[in-house]
Amino acid sequence: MPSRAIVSRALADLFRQLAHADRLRLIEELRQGERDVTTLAQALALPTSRVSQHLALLRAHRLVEERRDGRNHVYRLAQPFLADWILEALPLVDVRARLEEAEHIDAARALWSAPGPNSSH
Amino acid sequence: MPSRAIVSRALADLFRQLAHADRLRLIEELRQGERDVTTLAQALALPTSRVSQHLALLRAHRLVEERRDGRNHVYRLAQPFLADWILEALPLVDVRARLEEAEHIDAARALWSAPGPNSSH
DNA sequence: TGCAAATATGCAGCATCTTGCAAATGTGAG
DNA sequence: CTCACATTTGCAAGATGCTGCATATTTGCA
Repeated sequence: MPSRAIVSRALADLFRQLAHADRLRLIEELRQGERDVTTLAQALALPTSRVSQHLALLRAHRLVEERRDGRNHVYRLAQPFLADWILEALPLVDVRARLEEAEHIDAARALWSAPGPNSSH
Repeated sequence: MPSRAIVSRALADLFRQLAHADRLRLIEELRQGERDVTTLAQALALPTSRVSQHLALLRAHRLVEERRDGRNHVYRLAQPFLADWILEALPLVDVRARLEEAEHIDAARALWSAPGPNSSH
């Protein structure tokens, strides 16, 4: 009865595709509707080649679908439920600690970039 | 406003922990209640050292919690919702194709292991 | 104390993923 | 047909993850 192991592998494959911040952000963008590669690349501030590679991965796993419009390739979520389901995971993740940590970093950076009169300490 | 990127990274970290069939099966086992390492290792047919490593990872990300009982270490899900949420992903994954593929493999294996009278072909 | 069971940890080889860049392909406009 | 734009693909180096095995560490018991 290897079905348990097979299902686990299938799920693990899915999770591996989602285990990358850029790809998650792509899915989040596509949640708002169809987008072409250049638009996505601008939104994420990434080179189009990288975005294209990520999209190829997601497409290979049937998470997104593609259609051509003129010389653009327009992508959309194959199953919009995917994006909803991902957001359901937010309570599982310790976002608060990370945001606070980022704010500390921002604060530290602000101190560095705007040194006071007696910056010699 | 890097909060979007931060949340994406946090989610990606979570997905990375879940992107391994053994760890998913561990979570599935723990869904049914507390288990010690040896029991888990037997259930998954894995060496205890491997199970221990997986559990250490999951524990580092606060997905499981540990308690000692005699000389055993008993693990439990930190947030039982995790297991439910994972199962919600099943419709997103093409399990059917994989199961059929596995059945084809089984069928092929059966043909090989039980060769007919004219097996030379 | 000393032994054995239960877990955990360290490490090296291997596999996989990521990244940046260059080059190739495809496609509409003139 | 040719050009320019949009997208994809190929590749090598570096980073990260996995596996198997050996060795610690911890704890209960005699």
